[in-house]
Amino acid sequence: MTLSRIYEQLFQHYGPQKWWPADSAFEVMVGAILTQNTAWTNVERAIDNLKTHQCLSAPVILAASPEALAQWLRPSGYFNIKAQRLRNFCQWYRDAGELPILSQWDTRELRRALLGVNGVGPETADDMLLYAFERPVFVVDAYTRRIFSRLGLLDDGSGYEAIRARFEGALPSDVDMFNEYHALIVRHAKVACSKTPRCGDCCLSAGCPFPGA
DNA sequence: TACCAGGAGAAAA
DNA sequence: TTTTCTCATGGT
Repeated sequence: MTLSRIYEQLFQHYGPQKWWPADSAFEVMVGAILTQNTAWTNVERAIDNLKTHQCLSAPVILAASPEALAQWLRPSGYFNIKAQRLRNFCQWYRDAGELPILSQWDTRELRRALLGVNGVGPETADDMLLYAFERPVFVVDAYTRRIFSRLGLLDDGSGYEAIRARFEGALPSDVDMFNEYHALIVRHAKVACSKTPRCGDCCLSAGCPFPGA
């Protein structure tokens, strides 16, 4: 089974996911940091806190006290470290000229710069590139590794960049498709993993869009 | 009660 | 260079 075929089957099975759930590109980027190793429902609470305090822009976040920011982020877990990471990101984002300027950057240059921010790793950077900057970058997360390794489509021990290259090389460079594909993987993992712990044998189970792949 | 969730960076080996 | 540890809340 090819990566393209699996995408088609996931899309046919679950329909469009219409990600990322946010009102603005900046909110996408904040969410990308807050969702690190954290359930999205907890991230929503933290973002709601930021909205309540009208604190959803880089200058305002930087103007807030670190202590207050950490408290607003508390529901998303790791709140002290995430407050610092969010501040690091906002400092870079503001100094770089925010969206109007950054939108003109080359994708590779933008990715390199994002990875230079302490607290922004490969997945977080690619979340931002795909869902905020609308660049054709494939997001690799724990679900992607787990499901596609289980399907025998990834070499054991493949690193983040190797897996990203595998997907980007096998698929058309299409922002909308990459957007849906990652969202569909997350959707499928949540549905399948709710039946079997740690994604058990979900990809071979009844009801799976690609049984026995 | 124990485990897990849309990771990343620092420290230790 | 690779592995292990730390960060932490909320749901199941």
